[in-house]
Amino acid sequence: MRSESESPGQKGRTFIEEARRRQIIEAAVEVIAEQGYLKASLAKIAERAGISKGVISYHFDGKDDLLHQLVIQLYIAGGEFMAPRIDAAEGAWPKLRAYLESNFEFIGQHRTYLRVFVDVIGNLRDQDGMLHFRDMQENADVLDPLVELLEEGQQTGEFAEFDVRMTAMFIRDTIDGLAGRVSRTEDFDMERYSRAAVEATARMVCR
Amino acid sequence: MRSESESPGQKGRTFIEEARRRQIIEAAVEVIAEQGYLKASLAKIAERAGISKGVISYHFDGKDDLLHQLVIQLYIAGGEFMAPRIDAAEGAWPKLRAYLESNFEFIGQHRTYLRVFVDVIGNLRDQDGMLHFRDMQENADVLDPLVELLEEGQQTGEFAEFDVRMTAMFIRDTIDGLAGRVSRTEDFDMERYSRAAVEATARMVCR
Amino acid sequence: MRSESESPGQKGRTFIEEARRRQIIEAAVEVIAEQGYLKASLAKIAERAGISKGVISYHFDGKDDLLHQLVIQLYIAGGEFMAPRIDAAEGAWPKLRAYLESNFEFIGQHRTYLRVFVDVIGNLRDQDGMLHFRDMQENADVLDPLVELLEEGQQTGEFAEFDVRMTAMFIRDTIDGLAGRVSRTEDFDMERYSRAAVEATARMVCR
Amino acid sequence: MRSESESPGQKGRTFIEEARRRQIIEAAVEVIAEQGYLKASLAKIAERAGISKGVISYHFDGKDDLLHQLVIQLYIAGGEFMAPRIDAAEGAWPKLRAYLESNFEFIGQHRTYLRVFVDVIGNLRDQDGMLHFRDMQENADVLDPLVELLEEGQQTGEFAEFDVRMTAMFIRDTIDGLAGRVSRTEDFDMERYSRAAVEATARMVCR
DNA sequence: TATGAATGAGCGTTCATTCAT
DNA sequence: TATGAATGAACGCTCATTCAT
Repeated sequence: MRSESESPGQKGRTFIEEARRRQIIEAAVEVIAEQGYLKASLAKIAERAGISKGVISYHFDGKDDLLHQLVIQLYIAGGEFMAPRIDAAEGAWPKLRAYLESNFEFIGQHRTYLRVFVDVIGNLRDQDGMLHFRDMQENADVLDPLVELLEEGQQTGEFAEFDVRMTAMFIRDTIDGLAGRVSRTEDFDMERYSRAAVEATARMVCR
Repeated sequence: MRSESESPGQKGRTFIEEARRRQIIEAAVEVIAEQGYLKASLAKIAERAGISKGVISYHFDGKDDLLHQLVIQLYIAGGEFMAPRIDAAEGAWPKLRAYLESNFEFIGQHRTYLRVFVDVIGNLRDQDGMLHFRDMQENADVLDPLVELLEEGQQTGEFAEFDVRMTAMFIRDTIDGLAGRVSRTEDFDMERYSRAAVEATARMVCR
Repeated sequence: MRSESESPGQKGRTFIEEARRRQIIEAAVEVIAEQGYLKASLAKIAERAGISKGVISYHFDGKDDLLHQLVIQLYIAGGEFMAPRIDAAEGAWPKLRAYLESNFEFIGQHRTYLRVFVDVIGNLRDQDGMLHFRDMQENADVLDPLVELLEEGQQTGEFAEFDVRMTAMFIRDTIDGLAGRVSRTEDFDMERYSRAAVEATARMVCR
Repeated sequence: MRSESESPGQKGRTFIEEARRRQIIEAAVEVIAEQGYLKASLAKIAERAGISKGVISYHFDGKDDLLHQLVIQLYIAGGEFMAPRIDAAEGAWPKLRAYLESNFEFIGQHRTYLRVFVDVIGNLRDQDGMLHFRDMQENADVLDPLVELLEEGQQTGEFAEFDVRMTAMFIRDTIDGLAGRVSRTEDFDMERYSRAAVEATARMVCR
């Protein structure tokens, strides 16, 4: 039943087991949100979930695996939330705008989750001390869709000439910046940030 | 020998003590850079510095104090590097450009240090679980100079109309984004990022 | 499993846990008896009990809790030993005599435990540096029953006139004195002390 | 300059050195009075005395030696205070009364010192875990003068028949009891205790 | 004599993990 | 499946002691 030795997805898992896993991840999110990555011990997570410590070991291949799943879960959820909204838009700028706005909206709807997300991906490391999700933030999955969007806009003439890869990064920085601010500031004014970010991005990329 | 109970500056410390403190902070930087905040124990730091664990306790008021000093040291160094470069520029846009470029240059010169900086300010918490440097990222010290610069540019007509506070945040996000990328990617092309960031900012703020 | 957060008594504890707790307390008694409060580390106690250090933390809420339980356990055992003997006597002097003799007998039966008891209540302090059991030695629980006994004897005319509260203290001093002597002298002649103490007290309080 | 390797008394010590030793002992008394034996580190004692830690090591053969001297100093001071008062009295009961009252008076004048005394003799142990001053409390020095006094009174017919050695212990218990109460209770009414103790002793020993 | 610096052992505690039941 | 119990290593920290200056 170890998640890392299974094929991806939910194959081989009963409905009950999936429920347990989600329950444990939820508890982990709550504990990390309140106490931070460092102080989030399995004991506290188990207590929050109302189960014994051993259950976590049973369902996950250790603490790292649990946190790995936690990150992946939110990552997938984010993708599933944004994809249809972006697809629904037509034209490069409307799509980019949808990308930004749906991202912001998702962050707003998962503030607590985001705070935990930021905390975990900044700390979860393998045995060599390398960040587990170092690649995820830099590589294709995150940046490429944005790069394609920008290139598309340049080809259609909607967008000005600029270094697309770098500009994709700036846009990501603005989104990650919001995630960070939201995790640090309880009552951060997301609406205002979102509106201004869309305008700033428009000035930055549109002709 | 407690750093927190001392008056600011280096008063009351001997030369040799200052050297030891720097040596210990350097060792801490190296260990955190390689293994991350979580795994950076005093034992490892002491071993790296070639001293015994007790020496750290002797020179610092505990682990938190050591990390606090580490952050402050880089923070001050950054300010001292950038201030004259910004002051030397005349006009809102040249000043903003100097702000960006000196910031980027400083980050480039302290890549390892920066990686550690990001790690520590994201993890160092006080007894209530609050991030020690949460304010530092959000408050006046960091954002206000930028806000003033933008307002100045709007008054002189150099800059377009936009939400200055939010725009200041976007600019910070780009800088913090670089810090993050530099900490994650060994051979990140800073030159290209820097050049593109200056151009993007220009499009974003200038008329 | 934290003893301080549990309701009084043994509710919520399994039989096996109670056995472990008793075993650990016994080991603590032995170590403190031999090496004294100061040198009695959890490591030594665990070694004596033949378990690992962590087990103590698992069953007690820290070292202070363990020692607290140790004291309370003997305190309660003493009360349970003496109470029926005192109740069985009729008349103020017979009751006082039973108080003394049952106290002496209990001390004699728990010489080692008493040595430890004296050591712990003289050293165990809370975070403010105040002795945990300072009150226990001075307050109602210990002195009041004795005061009542003496007042009763004065009302029935069995006892002479004297300062009852102070006299209660002198009687306690004699008992505590025995506890101290027993802890210091391996082969102290308790019988002789007990007999002489009863006689001396009779001369002191009876008409 | 190590005290244990020197002959007793002050031979071989300069006036300045004696002053330093007294100063250090005073500082130790203050620290132990406030924080208790356990938390009284040499660092705190040195800080209180306004000197560096090393000085203590220079003047005393380690912490144990310092505390040893501390106890002896008060012990001698007590003897010097009481002896002339007892000698001045004539007759067994007046002498015993002077013994009690001068003892009480001395305790009253050195409440803080006494608290420390009780703390130290209860904790200071040699390497085998034996109390350093175990004998002092039980042997000739403390008990014999009292025994002689009681025997004298019995021979002159002033005192009744009783077990003198045990009775000497009861009297010591009352004195030690006061020392303990004074150390535990800030505003303990010594006058009342003293008066009642003299009366109670009279009833206990006089015909 | 006195000091600041350093040591190294030991402290109480936390925690991910294992395992018999 | 789930649990309570136990482990053992690592943690930050304290402290008596040593020593070159």
